[in-house]
Amino acid sequence: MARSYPYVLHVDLDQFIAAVEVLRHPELAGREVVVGGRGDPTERAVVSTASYEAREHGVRSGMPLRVAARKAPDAVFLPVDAPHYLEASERVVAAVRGLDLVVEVLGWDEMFVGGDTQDPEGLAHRIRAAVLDATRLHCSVGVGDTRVRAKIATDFGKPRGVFRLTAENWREVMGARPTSALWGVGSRVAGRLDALGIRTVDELAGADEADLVTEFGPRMGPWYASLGRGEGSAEVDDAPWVARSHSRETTYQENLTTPEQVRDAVRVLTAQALEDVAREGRPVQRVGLKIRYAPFFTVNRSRKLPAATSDAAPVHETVQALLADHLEEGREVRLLGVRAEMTMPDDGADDIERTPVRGRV
DNA sequence: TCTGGGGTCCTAGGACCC
DNA sequence: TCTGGGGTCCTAGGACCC
Repeated sequence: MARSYPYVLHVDLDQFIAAVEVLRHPELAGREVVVGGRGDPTERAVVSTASYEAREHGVRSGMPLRVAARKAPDAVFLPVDAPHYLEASERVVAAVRGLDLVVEVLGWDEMFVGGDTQDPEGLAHRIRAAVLDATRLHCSVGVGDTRVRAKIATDFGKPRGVFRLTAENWREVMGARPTSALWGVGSRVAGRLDALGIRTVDELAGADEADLVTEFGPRMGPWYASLGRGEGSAEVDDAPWVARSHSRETTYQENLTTPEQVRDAVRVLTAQALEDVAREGRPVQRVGLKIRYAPFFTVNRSRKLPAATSDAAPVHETVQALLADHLEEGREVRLLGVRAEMTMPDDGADDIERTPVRGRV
């Protein structure tokens, strides 16, 4: 059930993936640890998480492993082990739910928690202790009077801390910061805001909403305006997330050069995506195909199926048809991806109220 | 430096219909 | 003959986040 709370707490694990790896490789404690790809820094892959020690050398998430290896030559490189992290994540969530709290899971390493209390810092410290006790993992907690403020607060608490960000100190803490410090404002939007003369959070908060609507449209305009003020929902919803789609994509270590290679690879990816869909038990209604040609030019194409289906055959057929219609032969292919979009459980009554940005801010 | 993989949502334009 | 306005569906592309 979703309801609003006086306080929203945002719990975020500290260097989650690296910390989980150190737990099962205790000899790595205190060392530079970089997790990414298959753990081979000579391959095409990027950093998923770096330990704080590795970050001191400038290693960051999203950085190519080759670059990370140059910056931190003594680092230990480990492969990504998603099932292991998911299992650790579930133990963290269970520990927090064990305190009889409402938890909304956002990803492997973060969650919102309903704060029905006048002592949110006390609650935050109880959460930190419970997570540490159950999993030996450290986390930081942001306390806010909206989801946005709680989310942003967490970074100020890291590592192993608690920070409160509410209407009371929003301007003092955030006002002078660039708009890109806001959750949901990336470099592109920050650039467009800059062109409107809006550079800081304060300037965004005071901006003319009509200007923002002109620039960003009827939904995103007002959304950015409220973001500048830190305003928004204070709801926490513990209903399990219902996936809209599943996808599989692969960057090939060596570019694919023939149409046969590409067709076979697309078939494999489609089958993998369908495995994930089968676990959801809902039919596929649309498929997407992603082709990244060398050196780095990406095309996305999608097509609705003639009818929603749980059979593999028509899905394969539609994906292969998309490929046949759009593949530019003679161009080397660096990456392929296949996405399967499912029907929603209550499709037909599609007037569910959504909030921009991942629908869960 | 050379750029992963898995997701979500918004916007805009064209087709088509009334 | 030249012309409207609104609504919905589909697709492409963009942006953001972890």
